[in-house]
Amino acid sequence: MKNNKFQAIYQELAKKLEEKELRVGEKLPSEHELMVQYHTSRETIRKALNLLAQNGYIQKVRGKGSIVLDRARFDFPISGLVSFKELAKKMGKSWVTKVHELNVVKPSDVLRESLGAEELWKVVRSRQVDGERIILDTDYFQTRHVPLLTEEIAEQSIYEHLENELGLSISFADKEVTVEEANPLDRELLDLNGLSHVVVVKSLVHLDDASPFQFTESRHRLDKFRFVDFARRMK
Amino acid sequence: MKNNKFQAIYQELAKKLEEKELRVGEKLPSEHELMVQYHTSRETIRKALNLLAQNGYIQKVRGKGSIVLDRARFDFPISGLVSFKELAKKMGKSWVTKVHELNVVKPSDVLRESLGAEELWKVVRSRQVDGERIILDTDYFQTRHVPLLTEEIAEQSIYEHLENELGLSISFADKEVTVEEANPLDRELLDLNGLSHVVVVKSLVHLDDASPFQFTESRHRLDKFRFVDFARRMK
DNA sequence: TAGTGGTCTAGACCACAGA
DNA sequence: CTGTGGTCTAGACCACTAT
Repeated sequence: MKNNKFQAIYQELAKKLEEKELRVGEKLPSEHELMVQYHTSRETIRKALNLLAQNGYIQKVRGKGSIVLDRARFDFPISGLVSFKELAKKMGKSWVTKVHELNVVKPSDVLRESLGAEELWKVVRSRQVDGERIILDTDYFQTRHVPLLTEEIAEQSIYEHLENELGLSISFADKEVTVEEANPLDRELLDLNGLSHVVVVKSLVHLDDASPFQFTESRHRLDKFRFVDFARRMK
Repeated sequence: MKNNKFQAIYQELAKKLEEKELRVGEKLPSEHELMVQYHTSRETIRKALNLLAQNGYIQKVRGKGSIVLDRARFDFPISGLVSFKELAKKMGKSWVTKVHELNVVKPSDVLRESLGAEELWKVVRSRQVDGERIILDTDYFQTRHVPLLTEEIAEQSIYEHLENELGLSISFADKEVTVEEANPLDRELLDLNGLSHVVVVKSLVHLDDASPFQFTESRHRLDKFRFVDFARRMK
C-alpha cells in the first residue's frame, strides 16, 4: 500500500483477524511484543492497534490487553463512501445498473447552496439485484472536477472513474436516513410490489480538501434495506 | 473532566467551534501555534485535533491547516449509545416513557448466544413524543451486572442508573437498521396511523471489557424516524 | 523557500488487572 | 509485584501547499 509503517501493520493484523488466525475472545500479543516483532516503536504499534479498534476488530482493555471481537465482517456503510459496485461484489450478488438520465443541469437553490456550483452533472440510475430493481440513485457531481461523464462510466462505477482516472480523493460524507412515501418516479423505475414507502439515504460527499463535491439521493425498497453500524463511545 | 490534557484541549476547542468563534471554512491555529498556546507537545495537540476531526468538527489538510466544517451539531446516533432521555432533551421535545413489562426471563436461544447468560432483565417501554407514541423499545440486560431494576428507574433513564449508580461503563455497540412489517404489539402500543411497517434498530451493547451486556430492539414509526451519520473514509 | 500537517522514535511516568 | 495499556514529551524527518 503506502509507505506507512502503521498502516502496513494494521493491514497485516486485520488480515490475520479476518482469516481467523486468532479466535474471538483471545488476545493479541501485547504492544511490547508487537514492538519487538515489527522492529518499531510503541507509538507506531499503538496507531495500528487504534485503527483495528476503530474498525471493530479488537477492543483494548487497560491492564489486560487487546481482545479480539466477534465482528461479522460483512458490515459496510450503505452508499456514500462505498460504491454500489463494490457492495454488490462483496455480497456476491448479480447486479445490473441502468442509466435513466445523464446530463448537465442548473442546480436547485438547495443544491446550489450545498455544492456551491452553477452547473452540475445529474445522473439517475436504477440498481437491479437478483433480477429486481430495488434501488434508485440520483447523483449530482461538480462539473468543475468532472469534465466528462458517459453512459459507459455511469453503468460501471463512477467512483472508480473519479478515483482512478481523475485522481479525485473522496474523504468524508454527511448522511441522513429517513423513510418517505414512494413518488411516481419510484413507482416507475423500481419494482415496489405495492409497498407504499421507500428508505431514502441522502449523502453530501466531500473531497480531501473538505470541499463539497457530490450529492446523492438513494431510494431503497423497504424490504431490501439493511444498514449495519458499529458505534464506539467517544473517549 | 478527566486528567487528560488532550481531552481537555479537545473539549475547549469543540466548545469554541460550537459557539462559532470560528466560522465555517476558516482555519484553526496551526499545530505549532496551539502547542505554544497550550504549553504542550505537538503529539498531544495532534490527539486533540484528531478527536475534532473524528467528530466532524474539522478537516485536516496537509500543507494547509485544519479547516472548520459546517456540521449541523444536532446529529447523534439513534439509540444504542445515547439514551432516549438525552436525545429528547437535546431535541427540546416533551416526552413520556411508559413501562409495559419489567421482569426477569429466560433468554431465547439467539439471546443466550449473544449475551451468554441464563437470566435476563426484560423491559418493554413505549416512548411518547409530543403526544404520540412513536417508539417501542424492548431491552434485555444481564442480571449479573444489574441486580435490581424498578419501574421508576425504567421510566427515567436506565442508562443513567447503570453509569451513575452501578458504575458500569458502556463502550461500543453493533447496530442494525431494517424495516419490518408492524406486528400486533406495535399496533397495540404505538400510534401507527395505519402505517404498515416500522423501522427496527437492533443493538448489541458492550461494556468496556468487551463483554456483551445488553440487547435492544427499538421499533420506530416510519415517518418519525431519522438517522444522521457522519462517515469518514478510512485512512 | 517557509509553513503546514503526517509519520516515527526512544524514553518516561501513570492507571489498572491479576497472581 | 509484574505486565498490561494510556498519556505525554522533545525531537527528527518527510510530503504537501503556497508564495
